[in-house]
Amino acid sequence: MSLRIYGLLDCNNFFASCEKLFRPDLVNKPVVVLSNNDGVVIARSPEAKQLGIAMGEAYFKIKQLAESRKITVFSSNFSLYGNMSNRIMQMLSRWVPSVEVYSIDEAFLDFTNLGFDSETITPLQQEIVTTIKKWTGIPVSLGLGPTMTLAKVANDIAKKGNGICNLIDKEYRNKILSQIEIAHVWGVGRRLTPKMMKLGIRTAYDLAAMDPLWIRRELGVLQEKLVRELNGEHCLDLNNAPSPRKSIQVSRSFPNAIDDFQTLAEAVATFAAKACEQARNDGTVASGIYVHLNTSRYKETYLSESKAQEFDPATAHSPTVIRTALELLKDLFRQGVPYKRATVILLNLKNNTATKSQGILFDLDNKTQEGHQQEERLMESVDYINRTMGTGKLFFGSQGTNQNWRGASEHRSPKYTTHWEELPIVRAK
DNA sequence: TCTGGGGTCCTAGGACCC
DNA sequence: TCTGGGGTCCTAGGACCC
Repeated sequence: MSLRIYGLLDCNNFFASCEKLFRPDLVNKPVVVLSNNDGVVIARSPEAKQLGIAMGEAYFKIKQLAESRKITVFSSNFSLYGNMSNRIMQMLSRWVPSVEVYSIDEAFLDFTNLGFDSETITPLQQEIVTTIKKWTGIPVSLGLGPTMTLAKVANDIAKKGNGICNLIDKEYRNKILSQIEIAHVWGVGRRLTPKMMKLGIRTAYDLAAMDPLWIRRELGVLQEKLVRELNGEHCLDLNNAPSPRKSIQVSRSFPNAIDDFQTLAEAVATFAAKACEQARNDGTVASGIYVHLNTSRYKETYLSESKAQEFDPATAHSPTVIRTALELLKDLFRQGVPYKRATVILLNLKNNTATKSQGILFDLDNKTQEGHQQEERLMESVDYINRTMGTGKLFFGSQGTNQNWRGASEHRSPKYTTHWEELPIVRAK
């Protein structure tokens, strides 16, 4: 049996690091990135962390501090982050064949069967971290362990230190695990933390010492695996060929609550169109749609309602989906309610080719077949125009032109890497 | 004043079947 | 009279992740 070695690579303060890339004037300066509508802080550079700015803090609360301490503030710029993420993820395959992109700023790596042991892998680990920083400018950390869970723990330690940490051998493991609070263990969230504390489990070390079968009875099968993984027993594996998305969700919070049907309808139509575009891009069609509305969670009159509708046959045809979404919205909408957020979800996505053959299977009459082909051709043209002329150039009437539901994004940096018009300009003096 | 957005998986319970 | 006991499928809600 060869030694299992998993790695977790994580980009440090990713969004803030991306913003710093094209702003050499911000080296060693505090930077924060804000959520949609410039609502709350979603990323902080180390310098901003040092100034005491917390994750999730409302922007208005730190605005004063940001000005007085010269913190540079950015609205989120996901075109930039997504593009930088792709570059880094693509680099990884030059060192290791098995990569699972886990999130926009994280990837699991599988070094098993490549002939390394816990010592001989260190130079490679260092090389990966150094090269990514050198080639992309993004600082990263790489933790190693015999299971994915332990690689994750190792990454936490690496981030706080010099960017690498190795928990493959048992020796240091116990010492490290006893320093990790249970709430910070991968897979232990808000609800599970108090339950674990009640059972006397305060650190990752405590959890590792539990009887896995007892934990299974008390907390469930996922937590049993967690115990085993913390002990170096491999239960989780990389998902090398990620299954296609099963649902596509588009949602936004509105900066100001909306009580007017027309504005809400424009937002919902826009979300539906965006979801369809994504589905077509993935080559999938939806078997159903779900529209959800809710008011502010922080008011006593909190309201959260939704309605779903099936599609038969499954579709990614924007006009059909928008029409259905608006019908559902009509049913849901109540006069005088201040809606704070809307969500559209395409459900049960299937491969588009599968549906095509199904059509033949059921022997759709010629007219229906032809109608389908026309719908698909129309959508292809719309997508082509938007791809080549720029996102959102062509849109549906029901999406409206006011976009009153959109919030502020006053501090957005240019789309340096994805839009010709926004390319950075360098001058040699 | 503000409170992100986009996913996945598991579990419990109901309906239904033999 | 008795109302078993095992199985599947589906859905809603909960919990987690970043």
